[in-house]
Formats: sequence, structure tokens, C-alpha cells
Amino acid sequence: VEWEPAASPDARRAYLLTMYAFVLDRPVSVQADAPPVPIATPGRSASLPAPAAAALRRLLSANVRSVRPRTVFVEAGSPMTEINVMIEGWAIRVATLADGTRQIVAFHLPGDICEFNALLAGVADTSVEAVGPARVAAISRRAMAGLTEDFPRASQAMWRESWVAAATQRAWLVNACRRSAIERAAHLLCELHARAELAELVDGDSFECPLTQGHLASAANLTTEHMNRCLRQLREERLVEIGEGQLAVRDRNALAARASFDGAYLTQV
Amino acid sequence: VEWEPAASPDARRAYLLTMYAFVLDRPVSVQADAPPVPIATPGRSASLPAPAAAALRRLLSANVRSVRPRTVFVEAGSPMTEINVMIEGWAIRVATLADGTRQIVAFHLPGDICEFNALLAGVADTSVEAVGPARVAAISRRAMAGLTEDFPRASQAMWRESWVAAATQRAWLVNACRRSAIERAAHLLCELHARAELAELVDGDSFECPLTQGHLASAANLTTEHMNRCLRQLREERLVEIGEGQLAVRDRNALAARASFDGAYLTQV
DNA sequence: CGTACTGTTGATCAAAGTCAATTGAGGTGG
DNA sequence: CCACCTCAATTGACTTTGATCAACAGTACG
Repeated sequence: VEWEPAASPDARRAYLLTMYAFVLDRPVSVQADAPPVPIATPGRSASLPAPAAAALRRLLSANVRSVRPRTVFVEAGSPMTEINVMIEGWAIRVATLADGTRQIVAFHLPGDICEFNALLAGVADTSVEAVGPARVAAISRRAMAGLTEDFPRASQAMWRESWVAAATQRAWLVNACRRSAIERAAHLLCELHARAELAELVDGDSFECPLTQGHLASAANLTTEHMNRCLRQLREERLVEIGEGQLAVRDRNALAARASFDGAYLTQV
Repeated sequence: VEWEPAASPDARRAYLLTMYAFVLDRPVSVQADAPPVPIATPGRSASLPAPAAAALRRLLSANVRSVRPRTVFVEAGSPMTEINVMIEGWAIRVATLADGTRQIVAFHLPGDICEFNALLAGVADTSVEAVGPARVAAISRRAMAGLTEDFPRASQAMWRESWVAAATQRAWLVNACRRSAIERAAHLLCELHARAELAELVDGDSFECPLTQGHLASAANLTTEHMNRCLRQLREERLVEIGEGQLAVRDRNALAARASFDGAYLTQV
């Protein structure tokens, strides 16, 4: 068994596909050079190799449910009987402390597997909440259980996802601990931009982002007010534009330099 | 395939054994009620079911290397060709930023698998450094590769470990973001105590801990000076005693209450 | 016998939090 | 259609936590 590198969006698409194929209980040949076929996913369109299109369409129609804005669809403490794959819309993963304060520990974008490892735990340790309207595919624990036996490649794909999640978490920890407020803000925006790109949500240099400044503040460990000040400064430095549910990164390299952002952790595996 | 809960030290020992058995390329029957046999691991003694004892002893003798204090034995950026299991001594996982500042993102105690998921990445994103003298078993990537095919139970065991690592990382993030300095200090001590207990390092209410206040400070996102003040206060509150390479938790419940610590994430899976 | 590291304490300072208030957009019921 | 409400964004004034700077003692170590 050898692990292929998956540094490019193409490779990422390929491994997500492998995962989808597993879910559908039938193999899907993934050819990077196959002619891409546009899939009409409401809200965005994704280019996928031909065999994948049908598989993805089947998955979507079979398991998807719609989630209203601000709805908690994974409750901390509740048993994990299924795993969720974001199809459309954004979600936040929230840790709630004893005193009721909340901390966003992760964002989930379309294509993301929500905390794949949690299936093992049996109980969710954090909540997941849709930000805007969202569509989520719920995959049963039972379907996952055959994973290691039946579908080694899917298993690899899952591990990749879980490594990226862990590396991202580490990056957030370092971010929150070692950087100044404005660097934290810039770093978060860099990550969101890079991830939106991987999810093929970016149009030009901007993308739709339903997050409020409060969300960004919580994720970067700032107060809403201070995040507002930081965003203003980044705007004045002509690095980003933000508003109207749109987020635009005007000077990608300068923003990355401002935050000493290195997105390798998002694509390395 | 069903996942058994592993909430007790016994269960944790059992799953680590399963992992060791995999590494040795032969099955080891794990019976929780088998008569425990003490193993003479220099520095501490572990009680393990009989069949496991031989397996563990073989693993130790075959793959262990000694590491000097302050030695970096996993270098960030270097290729990951093997995975490390801590046998003896403590290690820190360190992220180094562009400007050279360092941040401890994890501690590794005896029995811990060091960042199992990193094997997939091919490249380490953080360094691992022995604190005091340590002994480490290096397991080849090749031995790991047969995992999913040959030994489903070991695969489960690995996943458990990786889930605990991810949950711990999340706990650190929440800790660093939402708690006051003294709570962070207390929370870290609670976690160290709980983990030392799982590693069977605790004697009475105290255990040997080679970490300096600087290490604790980095992990809790404080300066060394401020960590010192926090520790003094916790000492004055008769919650802990610390010094001489020993760490004693005098009032476990009070300390946990001080930090609103819930150790479920360490044992849940 | 210096040298380096850890632990310790005190004085000062700044980054970010807290509090307070205003604006404007969007939604809702009468 | 308008009064009313809620929520996000924004700005300013003030406060606090923990960082920074400085100094010193004890100890291990070459």
C-alpha cells in the first residue's frame, strides 16, 4: 500500500470521490484526465471527472437533508450514529464550556467531512451548527463500519481528511497563541480563502461567506469589536474587502505575508 | 465491526496492546480478566495480561532506541518514514514559526503513539523533542502499511489514538482561548495528572515530571514568569505541589473545579 | 570556578477586552 | 405601508490581564 501525494485540488477532488464511491458501495474509477463534467449543485457548480458525476449525484439525492440557518445538527453529548458531509453551505463546530461561553473550533465548508474520527467516540464532544441555509449528507455509521475491510482506498482518503483536520486544529492553536490580533485575523482570512478555493467556491478573488464578524472573532479568539477594528485595518491596507456576505482577498500574497500564513497543512496530504 | 468503549485504564491498555501486537505482526489475545503480569520496564512497571507481556517485551527489545535529553528526534519538514511510540520519558511536540518562536502543541508520555496520522502526510509538520532522557520505539512505515488489510483491530486502535489526539488538541485550543491564566495553568496540570495516571506513572498523588515551568508556560500560552506566579497561587491554595521534578496534585477535585476540567476527552474513546 | 539554566520577584506597559452608544438593514405584525 | 424589533456592524472611552523588562538566587555542569 502506498500513499499518493494529494497536493492539488485535482487530487483532493479525487480522494473525496474515492470516499463518495465507498459510500455508494461501488468502486468509481478516478481518472484525472477524464473530461470534466459540470454538476448542477444548487449554488455552485463543480467540475468532476465523468464517472464521478453520476456517483456524486446519486449520493446527493440519496442521503442529503436540508438544514435551516443557525440550526444545530450535531449536538455535543449526543450519540454519533452517523457522519456528516457538507454538501452546501457553511457550518461551525462549537465547543461549549461549563459557564456557557462558546468557542468556534472549526469551520466546515462544502465537501468537508465533519469530524470523521468522532464516529469512533460514539459521543460528539462538540456541536455543529449551520451558519446559513445548508445541505448535509448524513452517512450511517453502519456504512462506515465496513470501511477498513472492503475499501482500503476509501480508508486512506478518510485518514487524509482526518490528518488535515488535525493539522488545521494545530494551526489554529499556534495562531491563537503566537500571533497578534491583526495577524490572527489575517491568518484566518487566508485559511478561509484557501479552503474556499479547494471547495471551488472562489470566483475571481472573492467568494460568498455567510460568517459574521462575530464568527470570525470567536474563531480567532478576539472580541467582535476588536475583530471589527482589525478587519478595518486590513481593508485600509487594501488587502481584503468584506461585506454583503462576500469576502474578497485583494492581495493574496501580501495578506499571507502579513499573517505568515503557510497553507501547506491544507493540501499536504 | 463494532467499536468497544475504552473508558478505563484496562481498556486503554488493551487497545495499546492490540497495536503492539500488530506491530509484531502476530495476533495477541487480549483478555481483560487474565492474571496481570508485571513487566519490568525501567523506570516504571506496567501490569499487563500474560500473552501481552511477551509481545511487549519483544517490541521493546527489537525497536527501541535511546534519546538524549533535549534531542529533537522528529524534525519538522523531514520525511516521515516511521512512527514513534514513547516507551519511557517525556517528549514535547513543537511548532516553530517563521520568526523562530516556538509553541508546544502536545506532550507525549510513555505509551503514546506520536502523531500516528502524520505517517500519511509523508512530511512532519512539527518537531518532537525529548525533554529528559527517553526511550522511543520507531516503527517502520512499511510495517504500518499492511494495517488496514491485515489487522482491522489494530486499525481501530490507531484511530482511537488519533481521535484522542484530536480531542486533546481541541481542548488545548479552547483552554488557550477561553480561560484565564490561572485556569489555563490548572487545566494543564489536570490533564498532565490524568494522562500520567493513564500511563501508570502516578504514585499516590504525585508523579515524576521533567517539564520546566517554561514548558508548561509555552503549552498554556503564558510567559514563564506568569506561569510561575500562577503556580505559586495554586500552591498557596493547597491544590498542587511542584518542584524537584515532581508534580503532586493535592486536591484533584478542587483543581479540576478551578479549571472546569473534564477529562472525558482522554478516556472517552 | 565560571557559565548557563531554572526559578523567583518586582515595576512598568501595552494589547486587547469591556462597556456604552449609534447606525442601518431586514423582518414582522398590525 | 409603517411602527417596531432584532441583529450585525461600527466607533469611542476606559480598564485589565498578562507581557515585558530587570534583577537575583540556587544549582548543575563542564
